[in-house]
Amino acid sequence: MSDLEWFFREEKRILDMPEEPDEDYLARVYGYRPSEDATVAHERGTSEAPIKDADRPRELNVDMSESLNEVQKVTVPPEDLHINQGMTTKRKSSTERTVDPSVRHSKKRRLSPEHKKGSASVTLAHATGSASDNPDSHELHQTSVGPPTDAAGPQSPVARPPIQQPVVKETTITSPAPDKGKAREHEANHVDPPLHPYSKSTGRIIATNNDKQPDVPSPQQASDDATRTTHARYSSHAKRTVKSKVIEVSTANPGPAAAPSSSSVTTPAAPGPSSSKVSGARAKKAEEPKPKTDALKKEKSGKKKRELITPREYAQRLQDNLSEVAATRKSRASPYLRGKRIYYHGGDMQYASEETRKRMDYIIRYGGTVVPTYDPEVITHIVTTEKPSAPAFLRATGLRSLRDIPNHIPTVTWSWVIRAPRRVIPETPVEKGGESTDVADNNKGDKTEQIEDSSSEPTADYHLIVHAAFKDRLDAGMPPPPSNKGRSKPQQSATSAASGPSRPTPQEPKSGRDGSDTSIISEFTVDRVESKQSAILDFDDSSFLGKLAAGPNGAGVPGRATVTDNPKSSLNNKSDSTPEVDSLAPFYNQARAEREAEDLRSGLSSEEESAKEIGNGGKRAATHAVSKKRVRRFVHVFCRAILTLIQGFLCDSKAEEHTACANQDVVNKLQELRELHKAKLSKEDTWKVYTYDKAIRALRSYPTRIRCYEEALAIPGIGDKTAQKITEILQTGDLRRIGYEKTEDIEAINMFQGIYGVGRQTAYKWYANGCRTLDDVRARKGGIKLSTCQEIGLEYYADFLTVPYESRGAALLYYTGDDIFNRSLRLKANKMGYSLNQRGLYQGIVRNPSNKLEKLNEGTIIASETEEEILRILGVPWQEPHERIRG
DNA sequence: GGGCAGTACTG
DNA sequence: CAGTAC
DNA sequence: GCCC
Repeated sequence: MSDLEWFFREEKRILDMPEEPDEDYLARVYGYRPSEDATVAHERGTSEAPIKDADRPRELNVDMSESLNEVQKVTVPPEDLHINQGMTTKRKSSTERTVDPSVRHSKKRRLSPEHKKGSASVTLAHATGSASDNPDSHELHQTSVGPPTDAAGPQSPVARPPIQQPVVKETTITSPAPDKGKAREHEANHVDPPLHPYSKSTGRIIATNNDKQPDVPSPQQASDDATRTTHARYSSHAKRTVKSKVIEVSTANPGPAAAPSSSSVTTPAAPGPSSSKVSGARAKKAEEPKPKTDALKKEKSGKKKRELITPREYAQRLQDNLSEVAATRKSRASPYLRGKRIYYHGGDMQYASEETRKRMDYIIRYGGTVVPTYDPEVITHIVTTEKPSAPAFLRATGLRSLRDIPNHIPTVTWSWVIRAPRRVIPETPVEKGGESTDVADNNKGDKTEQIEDSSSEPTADYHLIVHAAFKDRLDAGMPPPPSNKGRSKPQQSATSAASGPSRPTPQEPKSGRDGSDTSIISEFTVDRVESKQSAILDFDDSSFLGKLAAGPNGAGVPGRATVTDNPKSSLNNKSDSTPEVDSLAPFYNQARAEREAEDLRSGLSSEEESAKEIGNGGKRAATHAVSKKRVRRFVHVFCRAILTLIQGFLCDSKAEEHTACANQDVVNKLQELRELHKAKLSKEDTWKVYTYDKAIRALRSYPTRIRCYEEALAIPGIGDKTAQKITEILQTGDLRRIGYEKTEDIEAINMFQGIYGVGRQTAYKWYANGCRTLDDVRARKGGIKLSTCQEIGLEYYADFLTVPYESRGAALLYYTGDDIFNRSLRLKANKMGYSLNQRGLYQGIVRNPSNKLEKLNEGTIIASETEEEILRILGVPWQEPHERIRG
């Protein structure tokens, strides 16, 4: 939370920053004076002596023989290509096992050079020659580029204010000379917040030449939807074992994400959703003071003119017309909002905006009730826009503080509403195991009911994100600190909770259909301890716990029984005192069972002990009262213990399909962030990447949708910060941090890193030397040097990035065959009246008789997606890639 | 506060 | 051996 | 950034 707040503050600060920061401003904010830096820059500038492109001989005037040798080798097995990379022995350590290659291979590359050998030999020699030409250029650049460490690394916000003067540019980027590594590290230490989100934006390097980034998809973005990955296994040469080939091809449409980022230094926000979000938020803020105009504007833009009406009036009207609306609703929508009496807050509070109306309509359409005014006695939910303004909300509701919102009333954002129905569906798969081990009939009953009723009853996670709208209310429903009165919750909660003993999770709409939903609320309301239970019991349902507890079968079920009974008893029996005692009780049983199981598996870890400890602590506390912290801790430890159990060691299980994942969206975001850190040089970032890797891996293999902060935190490898980020993603669907980190330089560097054999150091160096695009690199702009390996990597980078998915077959063919094979294949195709290129096999191409190269029409593509298809048409028997060598 | 995998290649 | 890369 |  504090992290988030910090970001918000930072965001504001940056946004408030003048375009061209003046010295005073910088001095004030950073305690820094540009003039100083300029001096430094100047000093350094002397040694800079930019190596002009023209000055350097680029062509292969050197011993091609040697390089060709390399090439020859390359031509056979890929390993030889990796000459200078340490990856020969193994790709990763056992722990890192290839559980999800996509993490590591999330970049576009990893072209196993094997496939390209044929053609590689052609291009290679040239490259090698040039590379060896400038033995000294390397040194030169290092010194010239590496800034005095005290001046600031790219990471140091303090020392890296936004400087736009070209002079400084080169110096602003740090390509730490080897010997300066230490100093850099040191310096990195006083970057106060682990990572200054604006370090980049404020201090980032400005392109010397304004080469606009071409539309080269940046690695990370292509990695997701826009890309498909074809993993094909090809056996290679005799002694070589099977190697995996990964060709990543992008779909024809790079997608919006590929849009180049804006270059403005003062708008750190990256392109895409994040930026729009930010600005959206800002716009909203600005909107508040002068709602009228905005409303008018909005209305104007709307197609038909509507009378101005306040949200309240609109809601009222809906209410009044309920019956007729309901009638229309029946036909099409499932009433999953039935029983929910929603107070909607958002947008323009003076006049209902288009959006507001739509949303209200939506609520009605799906069976909910729109309550015009905030009335805690009536409403069951508060729904807000994605980023509600607390002050505005308070104004509208007349509340003094967000704390005045009763805990039993969830405050959720609109996305919660629209995601609710979807959430239900995919969540069901896990239940099976639970059933098998679990005995509870009523439970089963619930399930069936839940299923048939799935449209109307969201699953548990639904409740656990409940107070998402206002971060300040995240603790709502948490076990109240020792004081006991929080317990005297709304009557309904007690009743409903009691009514649904079958299941602690709020699934059951059992009782009154209409009032049913209140049970959910009450469930959540009773206190957080219980809601925690819900979460955990959900695990239970999800089978793993059940399975684990199978041994003490009696015990396994009891766990549930206890739990189930528990809320009831606590509510019924003890109107006030120490209800928490019981709420924790089920955990003990479970924990014990877990521990036993754990012992059995000898996978014992310290978790066990802490779990025990906590358990005892919990017990102790039970006699008094359970502190919030303790409960949290307990939940944390407990969840983790379970995870340890169910997951075991990574090496115990095969690599899972890294396809669908319950938290895929979160994974994607984290991965994106990981990539951004990967582009940075500091040790700190290095470790962050390491950590993100672990976290992502853990998240991937996590079986169910994460529901709350604590749940995330419980996952080994996910700590406070990451859990917060996850929470943010869950709640907002976005991670602001990404926007802050994603800057031009980072993206360029990332792109360079996409080249096989290029890591962050090299990428940085290139950038520092003025390279911004792959073409720059090809042109050896700034006098950069490329190793043989990098040459090849570069050669094929674009190819692999730009092969449209549909063309993968043809592309594979193209890349796996050697020169001769390809030529012959194409020749045959031509003879047969087709035309083959790397995009596909075409038919009906008419060429100009006098100029064969000139196509008179495009022809029609008849095959491209698979190699088999193409070969079949051409009447060529299938051949493994290694069999396609003719040269 | 310190560790965070292990190994190979380049220069 | 340090730096770099995977 | 996480964990011990």
